Amino acid sequence: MARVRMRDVAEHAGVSVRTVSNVVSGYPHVSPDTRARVQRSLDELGYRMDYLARGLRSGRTGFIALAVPFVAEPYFAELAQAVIRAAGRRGITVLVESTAGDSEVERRIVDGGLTNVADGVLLSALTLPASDMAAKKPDFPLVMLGEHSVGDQFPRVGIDNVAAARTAVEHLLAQGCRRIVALGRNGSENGRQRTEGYEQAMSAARVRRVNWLVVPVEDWTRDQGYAAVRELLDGDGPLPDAVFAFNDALAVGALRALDASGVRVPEDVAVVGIDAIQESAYTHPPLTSVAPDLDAIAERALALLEEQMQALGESGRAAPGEDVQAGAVAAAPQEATPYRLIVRESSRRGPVHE
Amino acid sequence: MARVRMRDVAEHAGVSVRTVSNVVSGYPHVSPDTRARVQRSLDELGYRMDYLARGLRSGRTGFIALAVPFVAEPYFAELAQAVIRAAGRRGITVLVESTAGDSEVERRIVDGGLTNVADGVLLSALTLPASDMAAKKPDFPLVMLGEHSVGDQFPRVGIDNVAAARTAVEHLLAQGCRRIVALGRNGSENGRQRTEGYEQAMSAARVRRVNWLVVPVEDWTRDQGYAAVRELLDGDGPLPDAVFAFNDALAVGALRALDASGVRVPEDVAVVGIDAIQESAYTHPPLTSVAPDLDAIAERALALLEEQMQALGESGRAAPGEDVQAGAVAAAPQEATPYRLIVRESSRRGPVHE
DNA sequence: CTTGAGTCTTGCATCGATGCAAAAGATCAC
DNA sequence: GTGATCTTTTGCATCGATGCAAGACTCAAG
Repeated sequence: MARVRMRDVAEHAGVSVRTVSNVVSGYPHVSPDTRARVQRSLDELGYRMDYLARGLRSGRTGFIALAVPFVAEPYFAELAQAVIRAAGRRGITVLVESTAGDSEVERRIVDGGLTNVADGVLLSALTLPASDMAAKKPDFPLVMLGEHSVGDQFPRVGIDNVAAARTAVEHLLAQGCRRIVALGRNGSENGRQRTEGYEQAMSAARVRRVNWLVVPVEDWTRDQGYAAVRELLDGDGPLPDAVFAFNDALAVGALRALDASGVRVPEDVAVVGIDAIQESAYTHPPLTSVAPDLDAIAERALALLEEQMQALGESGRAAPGEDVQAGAVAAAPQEATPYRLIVRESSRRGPVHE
Repeated sequence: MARVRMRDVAEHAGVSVRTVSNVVSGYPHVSPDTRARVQRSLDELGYRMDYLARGLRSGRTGFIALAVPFVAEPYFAELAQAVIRAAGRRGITVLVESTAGDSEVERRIVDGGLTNVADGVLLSALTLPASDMAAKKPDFPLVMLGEHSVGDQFPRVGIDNVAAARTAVEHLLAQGCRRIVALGRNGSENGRQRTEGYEQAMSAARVRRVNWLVVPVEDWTRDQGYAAVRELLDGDGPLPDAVFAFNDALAVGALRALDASGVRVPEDVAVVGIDAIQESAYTHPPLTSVAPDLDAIAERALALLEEQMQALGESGRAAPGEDVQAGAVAAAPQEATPYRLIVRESSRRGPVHE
C-alpha cells in the first residue's frame, strides 16, 4: 500500500481537501457528522501525515536537532536520552548529530547548518572557541547545552561548573584528603572552569600549594584517565591521597589504573568524578560523583528553545538582507540547573586522619 | 540575515532559478562563466539548501531513521555512533528515535510511522513478537538491526547469536569451567538464541545437566545482572564457577555483585559477556566479551538500505490501493556480520583444573 | 545561408500540506 | 421575510525546490 494523500482521503470521504486538513489538525468548526466520516476514511485508508509537506508550508518541521560531540560517550548518550524523552512529551522529534568534537563542525552548526531541517538546535559544544563567536548572533532558535560557554549572546543551560567542581573537591577535603589531584584540564572552557572550582576549594581550605596538582589530558575519556594516572603512579612524586576527575570517564580510567597498581580506593586514594553516569554506580569501588539533573537540563533547554521559536513565529522571519547588528547584543538567559553530590564508596573514608 | 532562497540568488546573479538549481546540483551543462557568477552569489548571500522543499519534490529527504530501544544503553549508543559515522560518509543524516523497548512503538515503526520523514529505517527491535509480523511486509526501505529477528521477510544485519553465545561458552569451558550459569534469558528472541548457543556448547562438551543453570532476568541492564547474581549467591545452591552474561551490562552488574560479596574473579568465578562495550575494558577485572563488529553492521545495513531505496526509486511508488500479498513473501537477506572474542582477565584462568 | 546537432538556459507545473478569505448554509432577532 | 451573525465548507495561492520539455544560442557541415 503506497502513499495516501489528503486528496485521496478527501475523495474517499466526499469532502474537500481542506476539510480533511481541518479534521486532522483539530480545527473546531467541523460538524460532528463530517468529522466522523472523514475520520473513518482516514483510518480506512491508513493516512499518515507528510511532515515534510506540512513543514514546507507552515515553516515548522516538528524536529529539533541535538548536536553532541560523541553519541557513544555515556554522558552524552544519557543526555540525548533525556532530551529525546522530554521532546517526546512535547511531540517533537529529535535528530541527533555527532560533531566529533570538531570545532569546524560546531561552527557550521552555529552558522545555521541545521536550520533547514530543524526548528531549533541544541548544541553541546566541546571545542568551539568563544572568541570566534564574539560578534555572532544566531538567526534561528539555538540553545547551548551543558557547560561549554561561547559567550552570553547564546542562551545556555547547564550546571554551574565552577560550583560543581568546588562541591566535589570540598567533599574530598571533608574526607580528610589534602593532596588532591585535579585530573582533566585541557583546552576547553569547561576544563578551565572545573580547574577554577578546584582552586577555589583548595584555596578556601588553605591547602598548601605544594599539594596542588593539576594534571592535563587531551580528551575526557577512560583511556586518557587511565594513562594519566598510570603516569602519575610511575613517577617519583609523592602519592596523592585523592583524585578529582573532571568527568566520570576519566574517573573510571583512574580507578582502573589504581586498581591495576594495587592502590586501594578509597583508603589510599579517594576518587570523585562529575556526571554520575550510570556506569559510575558499578565501578570498583562505586564512584562518588556530582550528578547534574539531566531531565532538568533537557526540560529547560526545550522550554528556552520553544520560547525562541514562539518569538520567531510572531515576528515572522526577518526581512532578507537585514543584517544582524554586531556590538550591542542582548544577553541571553544562562540557566544553571540543579546538581547533587552522590557519595559512594570511592570517597568514603573513615574518620578524618591527617 | 534571514532565509535566502534560490530565487534570491537567481535575482542577485541575474539568472533563472532553474540555473541556480543546476549549479547547486552539479548539472554538467552550465557554462563556466555562469557557474562562477552563480557560485559567487551563492557564497555572497550565504545560500543554504532547504532540504524539506527538495525532499518534497524529489521524494528523498536525505534522512534515515535509526530506532533503538534506549539511546543511553552503551551498546545502542555505540551502535548509533557507528551508524551515524557510516551514514555521514554517504552524506546521509541520521535521525535517532528511542522506542523504549515498547513493542507498540516498534510496531508503529514497522507499519511505517517514520516513512514520511526518512527515506529508510533501521530498526533495532527488542520486543516485537515475530508472530505479529508473520504476514507483514514493509512498503518502504527497512533493515532490522542487531539480533532480534521478526521473520525473514525483513532484511536483517547482525551477528549470529547462537554462534556468538557458543563461542563465549566454549571459551569458558576451555578455561576449565563446568558449572556455568547462563544469565539473561527473558522473553526476547535474542535471549532464546543465546540460551540455545549456551546449550549447544554445554551439550557438545558433555557437561552434566546438573551443572546447567539458566537464570532469567527482565531487562539486560546492570541492575538486573547485579540483582540476579546477588540472589544466586544468597541462595543455598553450590557456587557456579562461571557466569556467561547475555550482554555486557548484565556482566557488569554480575561483576559488581561478585565483588561486593568478596567472590574472586576469575579465580572463583569466571565471567564473560557479549557486546564488548567500551566500558568492559575498564571493569574489575576487565571483562572478556564477544565483540560484534559494529562498523560492519552499520556498513552492511546502510548498503542494504540503499539497495532498497534504489529499487524503490526505479519501480516508482506502488499504485495506491495495491495491497501487499501475504503468503508467498520473498525472503530478504539475513546477513551475519563478523565478531570476535576479546579475552581479558575476567575469564583468564591458570592451567585447567577439575 | 541553412540545417542539424549540440550546449546552455528558461518557464511552467508539481510535490502535499496549510493560510487566507470567501462562499454556502444555518440560526435568530426583528 | 430580511438582514445580521455565526458555523461549516470550500477554492486558490503558496511554501522552496526539481522534473520536464521547450526555447535560445553556438558552431560545424552542407
